[in-house]
Amino acid sequence: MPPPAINVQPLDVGATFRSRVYRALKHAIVEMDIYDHPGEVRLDERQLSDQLGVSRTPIREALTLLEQEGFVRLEPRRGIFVVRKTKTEIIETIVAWAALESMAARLAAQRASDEDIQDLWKLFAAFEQRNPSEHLKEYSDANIAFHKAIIRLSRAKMLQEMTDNLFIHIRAIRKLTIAQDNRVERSVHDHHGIITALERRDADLAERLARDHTLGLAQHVERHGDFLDWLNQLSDGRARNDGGFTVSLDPP
Amino acid sequence: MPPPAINVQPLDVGATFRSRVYRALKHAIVEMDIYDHPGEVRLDERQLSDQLGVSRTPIREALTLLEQEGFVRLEPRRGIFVVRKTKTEIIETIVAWAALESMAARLAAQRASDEDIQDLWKLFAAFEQRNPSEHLKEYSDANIAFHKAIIRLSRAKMLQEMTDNLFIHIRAIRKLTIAQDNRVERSVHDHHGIITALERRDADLAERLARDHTLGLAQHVERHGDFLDWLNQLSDGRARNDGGFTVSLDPP
DNA sequence: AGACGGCATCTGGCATACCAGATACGAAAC
DNA sequence: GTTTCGTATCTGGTATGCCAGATGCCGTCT
Repeated sequence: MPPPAINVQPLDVGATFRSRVYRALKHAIVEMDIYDHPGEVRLDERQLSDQLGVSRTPIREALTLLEQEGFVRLEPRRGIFVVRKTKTEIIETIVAWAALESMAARLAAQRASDEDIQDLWKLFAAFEQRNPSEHLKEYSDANIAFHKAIIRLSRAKMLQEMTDNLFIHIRAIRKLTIAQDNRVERSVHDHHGIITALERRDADLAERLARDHTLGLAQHVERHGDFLDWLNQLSDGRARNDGGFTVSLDPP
Repeated sequence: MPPPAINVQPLDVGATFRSRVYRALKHAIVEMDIYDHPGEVRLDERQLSDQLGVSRTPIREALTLLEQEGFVRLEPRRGIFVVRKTKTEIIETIVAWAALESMAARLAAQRASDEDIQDLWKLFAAFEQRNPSEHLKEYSDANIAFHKAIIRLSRAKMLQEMTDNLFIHIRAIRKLTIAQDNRVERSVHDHHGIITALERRDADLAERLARDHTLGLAQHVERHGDFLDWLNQLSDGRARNDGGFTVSLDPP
């Protein structure tokens, strides 16, 4: 009998400051509901350095990443600004999302297991007796879970990575994506159709329904999203909204 | 009559070292045909600092970007390695490309001007009399131009940005994308069909043809791309291929 | 001869200092 | 009072140095 080898967990040394700062900033930006408050939000490297307790170097590297992902804009010797996407940019983001998710639906119809497809029903089981319109927060969560599940069932890691970031941008305007028109009812209907198409392994239908469902959101924003551009107009210097931005390493 | 104001060009101060290093490294990595040479390619921050004549700081920030885009892998205290994508990753990249380009074709059918669509024919006019198989290099260029044109005609800036990076990854295996089977002939046929669908403003058909055309490439890689994974196996320490990597600021 | 372990060295992560362009403010000129 | 211009200050970009983990060489022990 071999000696009882002690069980040691591998140390979490892989988390560099840069990656932790990156997650912290991304989390803080997403949580601040930038589309609810006018005025430009400005970040300061040295201030962040104080708040987070690390030097500017890893902060700059994290900001470099966030700039490429479209969350902030770095203006040399001017400042760092949280980006508010224009109406057109948001529509294009939704269109790109529709393209990737409809492809994911196509793959899911071909590859997903029967169990995984059946599990999709469970996401909305809680709303069969209750009116989704009266539980918008929970329904919104289930909605997001549904779309992420479609991507996951495609078993294409790259589609998942590419859509994750798009999701974050779209999630920022989630107040616009629900609670208007009869979008909730239509959403329930569309999801029903997509799951049914997956069950029947009808790749073409699943792809088309997924595409049209998300493009419907794009049309909705096209019609009701003009306020998104208004927010960027109100950038008078006085409205510099940099007070409410707080951040800490290792957010929840 | 106002005094003749002297005409001065705006200074190119917008190009930071970071962005120049980023472009230089990206260009160097793409140009080195990593899929033609086995063994891992390793980069050294200090060596690059010497070659490029800038300090490590902008180089590190550029490398951070390249890591996120999947071109290099940073291993703390171990090294910086040029990434060779696996067969599965390349297939998934092509699938994502197919998703975005087919959506672009749909939009192009709705938005593109008649002139722009007609111009697509011109890209292949030079090959009507000559056999494309005997001018593979030129045909490959025209092929790329065609796909980029489809994206451009969609007038969706975000689709363009997202596909640009995917293109680079796929371009690295371009030797696999042509000169096999009767892919060239099928390519001519497919392109013909796509342009015709655009002319008829048939969005559904254009989308489907564009998707199937690119997914055909994915299937081709699926069948003949096993060697891509072999390359990653040959990573014995002796094969460290770091000699041939040269880079300079402001590549052509 | 093989295995272990100490030590020199390499390398990416991080902290810090300095630089120059941009900005804000106020004094001076009109 | 308005405009102009110099200057102090702010801020991101860059250069540099130190740190610790990883690696590899080599001597020592068995």
